[in-house]
Amino acid sequence: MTRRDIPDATVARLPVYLRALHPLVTAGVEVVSSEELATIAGVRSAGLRKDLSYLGSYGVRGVGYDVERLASEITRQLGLQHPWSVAIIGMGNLGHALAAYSGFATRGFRVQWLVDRDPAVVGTEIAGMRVVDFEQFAATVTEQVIAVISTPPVAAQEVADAVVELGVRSILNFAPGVLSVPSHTQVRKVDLATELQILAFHEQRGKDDARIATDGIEASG
Amino acid sequence: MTRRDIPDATVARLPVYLRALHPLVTAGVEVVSSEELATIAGVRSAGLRKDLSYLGSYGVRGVGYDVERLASEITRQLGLQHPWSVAIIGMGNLGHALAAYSGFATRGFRVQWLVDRDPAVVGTEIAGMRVVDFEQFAATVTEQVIAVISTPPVAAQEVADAVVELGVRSILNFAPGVLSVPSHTQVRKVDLATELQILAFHEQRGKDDARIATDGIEASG
DNA sequence: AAGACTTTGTGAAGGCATGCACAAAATCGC
DNA sequence: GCGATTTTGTGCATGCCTTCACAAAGTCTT
Ligand SMILES: NC(=O)c1ccc[n+]([C@@H]2O[C@H](COP(=O)([O-])OP(=O)(O)OC[C@H]3O[C@@H](n4cnc5c(N)ncnc54)[C@H](O)[C@@H]3O)[C@@H](O)[C@H]2O)c1
Ligand SMILES: NC(=O)c1ccc[n+]([C@@H]2O[C@H](COP(=O)([O-])OP(=O)(O)OC[C@H]3O[C@@H](n4cnc5c(N)ncnc54)[C@H](O)[C@@H]3O)[C@@H](O)[C@H]2O)c1
Repeated sequence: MTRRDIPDATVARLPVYLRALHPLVTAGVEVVSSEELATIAGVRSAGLRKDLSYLGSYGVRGVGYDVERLASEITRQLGLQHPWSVAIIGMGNLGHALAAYSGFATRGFRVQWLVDRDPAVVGTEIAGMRVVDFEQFAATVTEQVIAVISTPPVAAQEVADAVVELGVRSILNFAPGVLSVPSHTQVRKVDLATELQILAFHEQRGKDDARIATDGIEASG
Repeated sequence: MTRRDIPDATVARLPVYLRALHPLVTAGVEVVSSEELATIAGVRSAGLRKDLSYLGSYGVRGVGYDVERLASEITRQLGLQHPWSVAIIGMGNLGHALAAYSGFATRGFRVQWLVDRDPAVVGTEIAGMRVVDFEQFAATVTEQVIAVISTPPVAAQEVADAVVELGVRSILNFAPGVLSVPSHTQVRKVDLATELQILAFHEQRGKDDARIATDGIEASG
């Protein structure tokens, strides 16, 4: 029961629920109903309950869910009890912003390496961290690490190959284009122009309809 | 037939196909088969053909698809014949990177306004553009515009309310959290910490399995 | 202690998306 | 001009996700 197979769609929403729970935890709220939490998270209550049921039975009928217990259970399921190490590769405009982003640390990640190949960038300090070249990165990385690729598109594949070679099995890719990786490696991509193009399609077409959200759901009230 | 209803999943992949076609167009390739294009785009050929069939019959059996015609048809369907105006609101770390990003211009978008509320930022120049405050933005915006929100999370809702008030119906939101908007407004959100958390889940769990991609598909060869 | 009330957990149904397999349609070679 | 070959377009089956609806299980009131 604890180890049922969790559907992909549910996994993608667990982070949303966790973030929705956070203010409740800090506010000291003890219990929350699926209805309330669903509103905060921007989903339907029935779907929320079904999602949570995959984690086991952590609610109490007639009452709701214990906020702290639920948060800690989702945290455990996502594997966020201990922070993950992250390496950002490609310290250009986007890499700078990512390095300075505080949202990673508060949500279970520790940016541990800033990597670039440009000798003019290597050795400089960004957001309090020293930028290293790939060799230094390769020499110091030991633990499990998630690689964030923010190099130009033309360099993305070679960077992916190199980090896979180092044993990395999780990649977040900002460079538009398809990465070829071994089947045991997972890649998630963020393509901002694609997002805008999807918006453009609906804006152009749906003079009437218009709703649609990425994977969560846009709120109502 | 031209105006069949295009499924959301297909719409989300059209930008991928368009990007896959681009190098072929510039290389002067005249025809491409669904097999070849699917490989470039990182999808299955059967799915690609089904997706394209929603646009109408633009392939020739036994031959393939006319590269230029297909690209122009997808461009038309996405509403990208003419560039869309984009306003970036919140010129911090992320806003800077977005303003400097050349990938928007090459894929159908023109960043026309950089907006911030901080008097120390308003009036400065970023990536060759002058930063304005919201009042100046509100006074000069006339045409259809897509709003990109890159303010801190706490300001995101009020900014969304303000741009909706101006008539904006498409929002790309980088601030984590749920936005409440009228039903005729579409919101897409990009939440990087969520992406990392999904990667963390699979990395922690799937010692064996691991595949999964955002909405596209990670490549094979 | 029992009945009223609340809210979870889930079975069942419907809708979408994906993948398969093949007929239809076009070209090419002779 | 015809048969072999290639590749599209799509009907069908399968599986996944979402939504509905309600029984089960708990609390609260009296
Ligand atoms: N800037 C944005 O807002 C934005 C938005 C969406 C997507 N992207 C994508 O993100 C990527 C980075 O964008 P950017 O604007 O920061 O580009 P950029 O040119 O400013 O920075 C790229 C950096 O990568 C480094 N680099 C190049 N090859 C490398 C290698 N092999 N190993 C390590 N480092 C290497 C360069 O030295 C440079 O510092 C691009 O693929 C871009 O398409 C950027
Ligand atoms: N930096 C990143 O890489 C990154 C990554 C993912 C998500 N985000 C999110 O993107 C948003 C921006 O991040 P950032 O690092 O650039 O933050 P930042 O603090 O560097 O910049 C925020 C900017 O928004 C401006 N601002 C605040 N309120 C405003 C308002 N009402 N109207 C207009 N402008 C306003 C501020 O003056 C500031 O310039 C945040 O919500 C953050 O969570 C950032």
